[in-house]
Amino acid sequence: MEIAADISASLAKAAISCSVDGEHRDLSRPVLSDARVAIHTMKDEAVALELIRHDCAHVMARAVQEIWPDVKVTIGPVIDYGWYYDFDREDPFTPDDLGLIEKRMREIINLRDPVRTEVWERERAIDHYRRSEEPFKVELVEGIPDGVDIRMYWHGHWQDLCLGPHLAHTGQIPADAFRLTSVAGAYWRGDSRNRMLQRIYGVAFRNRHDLKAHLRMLEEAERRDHRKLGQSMSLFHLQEEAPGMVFWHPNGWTIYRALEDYMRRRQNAAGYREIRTPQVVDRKLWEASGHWDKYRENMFITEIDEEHAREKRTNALKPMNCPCHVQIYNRGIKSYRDLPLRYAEFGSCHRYESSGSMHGLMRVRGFVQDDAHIFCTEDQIEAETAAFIELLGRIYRDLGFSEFDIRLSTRPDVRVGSDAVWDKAEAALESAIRNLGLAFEVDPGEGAFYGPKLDFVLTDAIGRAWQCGTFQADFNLPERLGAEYVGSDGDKHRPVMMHRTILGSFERFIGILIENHAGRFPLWLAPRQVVVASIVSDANGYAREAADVLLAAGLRAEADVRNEKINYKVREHSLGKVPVILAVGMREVRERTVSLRRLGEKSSEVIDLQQAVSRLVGEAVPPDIA
RNA sequence: GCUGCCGUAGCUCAGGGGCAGAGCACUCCCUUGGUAAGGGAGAGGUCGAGAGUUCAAAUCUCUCCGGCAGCACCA
Repeated sequence: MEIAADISASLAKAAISCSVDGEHRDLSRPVLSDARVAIHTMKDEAVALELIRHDCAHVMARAVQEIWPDVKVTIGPVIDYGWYYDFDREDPFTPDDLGLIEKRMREIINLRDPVRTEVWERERAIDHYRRSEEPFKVELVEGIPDGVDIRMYWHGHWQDLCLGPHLAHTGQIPADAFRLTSVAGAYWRGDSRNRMLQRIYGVAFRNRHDLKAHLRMLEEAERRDHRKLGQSMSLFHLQEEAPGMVFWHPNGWTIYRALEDYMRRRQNAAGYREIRTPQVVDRKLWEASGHWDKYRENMFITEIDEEHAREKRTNALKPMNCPCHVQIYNRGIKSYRDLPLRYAEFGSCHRYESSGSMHGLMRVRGFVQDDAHIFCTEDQIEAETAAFIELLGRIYRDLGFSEFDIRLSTRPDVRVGSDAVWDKAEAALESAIRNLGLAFEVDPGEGAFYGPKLDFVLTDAIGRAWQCGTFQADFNLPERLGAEYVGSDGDKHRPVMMHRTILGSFERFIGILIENHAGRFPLWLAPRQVVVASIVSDANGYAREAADVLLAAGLRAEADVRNEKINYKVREHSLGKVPVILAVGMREVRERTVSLRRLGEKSSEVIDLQQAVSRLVGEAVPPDIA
């Protein structure tokens, strides 16, 4: 497993960085010679898939060059489900181009050209690419470290620089199990100062069936798109006058508040104290915290109109809550007896995100974090970590996410604090996870500059991963902002500050919830829980009465007494994802019953009104209260 | 921010130098019906904003603004 992971990791970086023996391989024989890979079925599948995707990328590059001989290829790494390849060309590829390339790829696959590889001297490779006027390839060759083979490979007359490994021949790629998916511009070497290349993305699988399943998943994701559902369910909207800021409609705001209320109860029960800090804060505080230097270009800066200003002052909308929380901590003298001290805030923050990065609710400029900061001693980190993970796990489960992964990000090259402190902090986080018996991955060097962190990644109903929660140890900010406590020895000490969020932001998390449930929220979160629809106008009075009973019982109910057929009403409320429709006609009026229909079900059930109310009330109780 | 595409009624979209269009939604009328679209009529627009070309611009050009896909960014 580790080896397979290694291979995919290195393949994923770039084709040139593959670090496996470059002999060409036939999948019908053991895939990768030597002791690097033991052949077991699962592993073999994973490796085979990597090889298919890898060589598919090369076949695509060859197809492009056979169609447009003057287009230079650069790199083509394997990524999730497929690959991409970058081409040095001015004009983007069109959808028609993609069809042409796919067709040519199938022809190449049918040629069953054997793969041939050769190790070249660096000078020869550089010379070769100089002569063929491929500066990007020259740069790649020059970047290959000493001791790593510079390997050329061919199928047919087509040549590329790649360490492999490869399939034995192009015919091993399943011709009906790949698809070119999209086109986009991308910077050379991922740097926005560099030239923009034209990138083509593709996906490949072992067989047609897997490809179809993947394409169905993409369609499903599109069907669940929170921006579409937000529109059709009237949850929220965004508009030009406030880019990246959400206008919450009554339906969406109901979800928001149900979620906020739930979070407040859970956090209060877990020993957090809720606070509230200012929106607009003098730049002096951001200078002291270090954010002014580092993130000024992403902050909303406000100045009072010069004509009316009575004082000269520059403020910023707060981009984060941490420095404000330290201000509250710093009021009065804190004792070690006060620790751990947990301040929570549903903190409204604004960040001037770049225009291209905004995306529905997922990335916005104005958002509310379920933020909290725990001030504690180094010795308390482990216990706080454990308590936090327990809280987070319970909340994720309540919200419908049973699975989540943990990643431990350790010290980066550029950092503050002594190695001894880092040792202690990393060890505390790690041993807390271990003691809870939880699996985790390590991301070396990915920690914040002020401390190590745990990231929590949940998996949604259609298998997508979302990083939401985070738990970060900070030894820097308490120092910068002068936070301290009096220890049992009577001396002053620095507390550690743990930054943490569980949802991340309400906006983004609600976006995830919308997509996870495809708009069909569990009853306790559903904006409109019950609609009582009259079948004939003589039942309108009873429908209103039933809705009033439901409202009085605390349910979000409304009566639909419009002059429309019941079919119409059922269709409309079903499209609006109302979980329960109670239809009432004259029969129900006489018997004081309702015909209860659940979203998506074909049949309905006639039950006593009071019985329906108490049953629905029971079902609508939030998970932390039930 | 970068590359490409897009912006026309509340929504989804057609049109493409010479009278502003459709379906759904909305309002009114008819219809009183049994679980995913009954029928008719009406109202609804500075065609994202500004400038230019032209006898004439929603349409062509330029500049902005906003959105979409990918890239870059994400304390």
